[in-house]
Amino acid sequence: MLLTTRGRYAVTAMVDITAHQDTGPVSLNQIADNQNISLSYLEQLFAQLRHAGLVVGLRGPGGGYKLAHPAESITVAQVVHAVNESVDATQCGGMKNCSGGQRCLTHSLWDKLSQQLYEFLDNITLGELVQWPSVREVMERQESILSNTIANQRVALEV
Amino acid sequence: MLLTTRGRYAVTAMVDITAHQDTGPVSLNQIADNQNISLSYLEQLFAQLRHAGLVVGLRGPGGGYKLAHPAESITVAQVVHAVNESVDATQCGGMKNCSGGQRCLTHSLWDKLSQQLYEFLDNITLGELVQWPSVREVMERQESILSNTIANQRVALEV
DNA sequence: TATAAAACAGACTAAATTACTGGGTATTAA
DNA sequence: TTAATACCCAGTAATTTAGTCTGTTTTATA
Repeated sequence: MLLTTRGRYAVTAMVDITAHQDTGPVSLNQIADNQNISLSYLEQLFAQLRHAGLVVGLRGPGGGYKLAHPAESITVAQVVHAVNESVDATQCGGMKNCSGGQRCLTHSLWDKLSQQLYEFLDNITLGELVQWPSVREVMERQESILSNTIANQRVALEV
Repeated sequence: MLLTTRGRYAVTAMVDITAHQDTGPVSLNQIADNQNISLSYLEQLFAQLRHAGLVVGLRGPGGGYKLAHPAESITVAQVVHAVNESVDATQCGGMKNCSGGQRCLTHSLWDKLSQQLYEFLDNITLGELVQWPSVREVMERQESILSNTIANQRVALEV
């Protein structure tokens, strides 16, 4: 309940936008294709990302989403937080009754863990993430698949 | 899917045992009372902890569980791992297909996160945990509730 | 030796959450 | 005018988690 597909999809989609926004807004259709995520599901996630002020939607043909702020100022923690209520590992979400109205025996452990996790994720921005060699590598692979698909479509049309 | 009630219950129960094992094995009934956890559910968790070689069960009256190794050599990561398949944050569990047979765009991020998490939890032993002031505080509260309950039962018997 | 306290076992159920689908409306570039 | 896109909401399917129930085995002790 700490980190699920939901948060992963959101971050992956945001990285996709970050990497491609220099050629205009990125449509959810593109992301759905690139990352193998259901379009409708993406729409739900982006409703939350938009409400959190992380992206701006542009309607109409050629529309899509772009980042609301520079990629260097959006952290992974913000993205996860926007779609996932929290990155909290405690049972009680900070204040409530872990155990009979009081903090449970290990409350402070989970609290400290949550803090560690948050610090880690809040210390990585989308701008940094797209520079990671391991991320760039996957991006390039996806782009080559994309161009192959387009090439195949051309061939199909020509034949 | 990273850390749920399951793992929290297990660690809490193990801390309870660590704190009270000097007076002999600790029964699941005691833990269920102290920590407000269902007995049957605890039994399931302890089957896993036992299979992982972290605890030893002693049957019969006066029986219960005790740690299989010194509290200083059992880490929180081991406990969580025993009841929760893993502390893995990646979608694919390390090797599989995040995205169409290949690693997804953010695989390395989740991989790194999992590593951080594991290191944190593997660096805290049960022995250390029971020394944390915040943990001792909760333990003392629980013990005073317990002795009150016993005192009340005595009064009830005397009347 | 009978009893009761405990571990040990496994199948089943309930509740919650996650992931996903479908059917729409609104906006806007071309 | 059309088509591509965002935007919205209600519902469902799948999965996982949490918990219950019904036993059996073992063993200390009265």
